[in-house]
Amino acid sequence: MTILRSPRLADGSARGIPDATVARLPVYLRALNALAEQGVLSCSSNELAENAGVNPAKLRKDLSYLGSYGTRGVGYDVEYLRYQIAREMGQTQDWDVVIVGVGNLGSALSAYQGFSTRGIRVAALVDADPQRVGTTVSGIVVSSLDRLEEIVAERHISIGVIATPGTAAQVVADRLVAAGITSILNFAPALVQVPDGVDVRKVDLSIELQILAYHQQRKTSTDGNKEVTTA
Amino acid sequence: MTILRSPRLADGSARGIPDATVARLPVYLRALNALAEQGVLSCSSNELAENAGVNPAKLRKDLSYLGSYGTRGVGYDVEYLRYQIAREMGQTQDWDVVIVGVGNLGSALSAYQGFSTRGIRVAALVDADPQRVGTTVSGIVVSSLDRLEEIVAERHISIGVIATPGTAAQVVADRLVAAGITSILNFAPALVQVPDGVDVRKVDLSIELQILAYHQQRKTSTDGNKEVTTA
DNA sequence: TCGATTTTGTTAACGCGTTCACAAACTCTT
DNA sequence: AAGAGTTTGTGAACGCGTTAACAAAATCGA
Repeated sequence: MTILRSPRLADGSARGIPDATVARLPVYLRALNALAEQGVLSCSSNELAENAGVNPAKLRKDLSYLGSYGTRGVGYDVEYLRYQIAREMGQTQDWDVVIVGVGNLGSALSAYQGFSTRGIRVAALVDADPQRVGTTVSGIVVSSLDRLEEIVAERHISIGVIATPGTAAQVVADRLVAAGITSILNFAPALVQVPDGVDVRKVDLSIELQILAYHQQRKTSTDGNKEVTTA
Repeated sequence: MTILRSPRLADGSARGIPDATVARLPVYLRALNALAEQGVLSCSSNELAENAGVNPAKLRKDLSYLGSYGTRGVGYDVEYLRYQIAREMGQTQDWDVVIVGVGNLGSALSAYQGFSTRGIRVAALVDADPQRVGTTVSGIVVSSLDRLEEIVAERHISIGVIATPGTAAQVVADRLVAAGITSILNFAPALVQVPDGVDVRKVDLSIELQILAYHQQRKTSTDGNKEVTTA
C-alpha cells in the first residue's frame, strides 16, 4: 500500500520525485497544453504558475526535480517542457485500464473525454451483473467479471478502476491483485486492503462534499456557536 | 480560495481543526457507521484506526482536536463518538447542493447513494443544453442554467458542483459565486478562479490515473532506465 | 484498598512540503 | 564589450503533519 521512496538519488540523475510534486505534474501538463493551443511558444515560471494555480517558487522547485529544462533570463520552451514532463510521467506510452462496475459512475468514466490525450486508454469494461454483460457502453462491450483474469492478461492491462458499490470493493480488489494488477483507483466508498507493492488511490465523492460542508458551516455560523450540552 | 485558519483557539473550546484532520473525519464517520451496523457498541482507537486505514496515534490526535470523547482504559462509545463527529462536521443539518451539468458525470453524481446519509441533499440539477432541460434525472427535473440564481435563492442552496466540460467551468463558477454560493466542488478538468472567501475543491479523474501510471511505470521499468538523449 | 492492566490524551521529535531570497546565467541595448 | 534587466535553479528557514513515547485515568481482580 505504501510506495517506494527515494527522494534524491545520487549519481547526478535526479530520480525519485516527491509525491506532492508528482501529483502536480499533470496540472502543469494541462496548463502547458492550454498554452500550446493558444500558440504560446515560450513562458516564464510566473505565467505557467498562474495558469496552473500554484506558487511560482513551488513550480520551479517541482521542475528542478526533473532537471534543468528552462533557460535563465528567458523561461521555458512550452513544447520542450511539455514533452519532458510527459516523458517523466510515462505518457510516451499508453496505459490500459479496466473499469470494474458499469453503473452510473463506471459509465461516466468510460465516456470521459480527456483520458486518451493523457496516455490513458480504457481497454475493458467488466461487470458482475449478467444483465449488463454483453451490452455496449461508450463503444466497448461489457465483459463478465468471471473473465477478469484472462482479460487483464490478454490486453496487458496494468491499472484497475473500482466503480462498484462499497460492499463489492474488497472482493474486486482481491480479484484485481490476483490477476496481477498493482495499481488501483478506488471510487467505491470503502477501504480496500491490498498487499505490499500494490498502489491504491482513493477518490470519494461524498467525502469531498462533506469537507466543503464543514467549511461552509464555519462560514455561515454567526460565530456564536451554541454548544449542545449532552451530559 | 484559501480558508480561514485558527488552529488552536483559547477559551477551552478546541475550535479550529487542521485541514488534514477535517479531511479524515468523514473516514472515521464511515468506519463508525460500519461498526454500528455490526452491532459494536464500543471500540478502542486501535480497532477504529484499523477500520479507517490510519495509524492509531494519528486517529487519537485527530479526535483530540474535537474534545475528550473517549474513556481511558476503555475506548470510545461508538454511537456517542459518531454523533460528536457528525455534529462537528455539520451533519446535524442537511446541506443542499446544486449540480451544474447533467452529462454522464452529473447524472452519476445525482444518482449517487450515500449522499443522503451524510447530510448531503441534491436539491437541484441545472444544465445549459435546452434538450436536457425539463427531463427528469434521478427523480429531479433538470432546470435551465438561466434560472440558476433564483433556484439557489429559493432552495437555500449553499454548495455548487461543477460537472460541465472544462471550457464551461469558469463561467459556471462565476455564475455560482454571483448567486451567492461560497463552496464549490469542481469536477471539470480546468482551473477556476474565485474571489477570496469562496472555497473550491477539485476532483480530477484523469490526474488520479496519471499519478497511478507514474508509479506503475517506476515499478515495471527494469530500473535500467534508458535516457533519451535529445540534445 | 492496592496493584496490575488497559487505553486515552498529549508532548516532543522528526520529516516532508512550502516559501523566501538570492546567486548564477542568459538577453538586450548602447 | 559592458552594464542593465530578466528569470531560472537552489539553499535555507519555516510551518504543518505524522509518529513515537509516556503520563494520566479508568477498569479489574485479589
